[in-house]
Amino acid sequence: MEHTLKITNVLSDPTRFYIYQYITNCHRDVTVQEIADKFSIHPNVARLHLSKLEDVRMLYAETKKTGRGGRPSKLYRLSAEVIQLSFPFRNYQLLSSILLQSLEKLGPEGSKALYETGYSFGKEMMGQELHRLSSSIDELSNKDKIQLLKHAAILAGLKPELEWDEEESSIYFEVFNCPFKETAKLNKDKVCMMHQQFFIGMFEAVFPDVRLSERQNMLSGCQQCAYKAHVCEPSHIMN
DNA sequence: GCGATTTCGATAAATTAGGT
DNA sequence: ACCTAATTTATCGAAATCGC
Repeated sequence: MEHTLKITNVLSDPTRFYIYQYITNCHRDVTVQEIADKFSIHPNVARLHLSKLEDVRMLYAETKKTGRGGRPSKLYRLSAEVIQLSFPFRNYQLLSSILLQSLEKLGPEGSKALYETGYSFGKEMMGQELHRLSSSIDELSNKDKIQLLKHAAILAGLKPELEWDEEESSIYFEVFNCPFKETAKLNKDKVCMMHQQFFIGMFEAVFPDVRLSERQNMLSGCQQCAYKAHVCEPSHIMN
């Protein structure tokens, strides 16, 4: 409980919170100087904020020799730890573990159900986004579709990067935050496969045919999950 | 040792809370 | 409304560290 108060205290400063957000979004190590420049504050102030974030283990710091002489500088990055605050207390993590283990007892049938459910949730999610725009799919350009996919992925907290390749009519899709990471560690194959199906569901809500292939997985030591999605455009079908 | 560079610690400045 | 105490944040200078 003492620790909770510490966390809320650290997060209660807007500057600190924005600094954390900034680091969350840029997917790399940052220096004190960079934060100072970015937020137009004195480097010492930036250092103070960063050290407080490090204190509650939201950030991880590492000293690195500057190469130009002088005391080694510190590099800050997101820590692997998960900070969860829920009032009143809820434990969906435990629930998902129980559900996952139960599903495993069902064998291949269970897996199949898991993937199908993942797929339809992904599709459903994009369906809601489409509905929000109140426009039909054929009114949207590919760029619009990418934007829509990205927006939905951001809503899901994925910190995504999407790149549209015109010639290959494919999408390079990177995810820098996996919201299922802790559960996925229990059963990487099932949870990641389910998440992939979720993505395919999302893609197929706006593109008719999608072939998704995994390039990188953050559970195999990479910094991010990356996929290449080959999509078949409606115009190609007609030809 | 010296210069460059960063951290640490003291203090000033600002904000907030409490009391009369 | 005003003053004071307490807390938080920003600034500045000293100390520490590294390469030469």
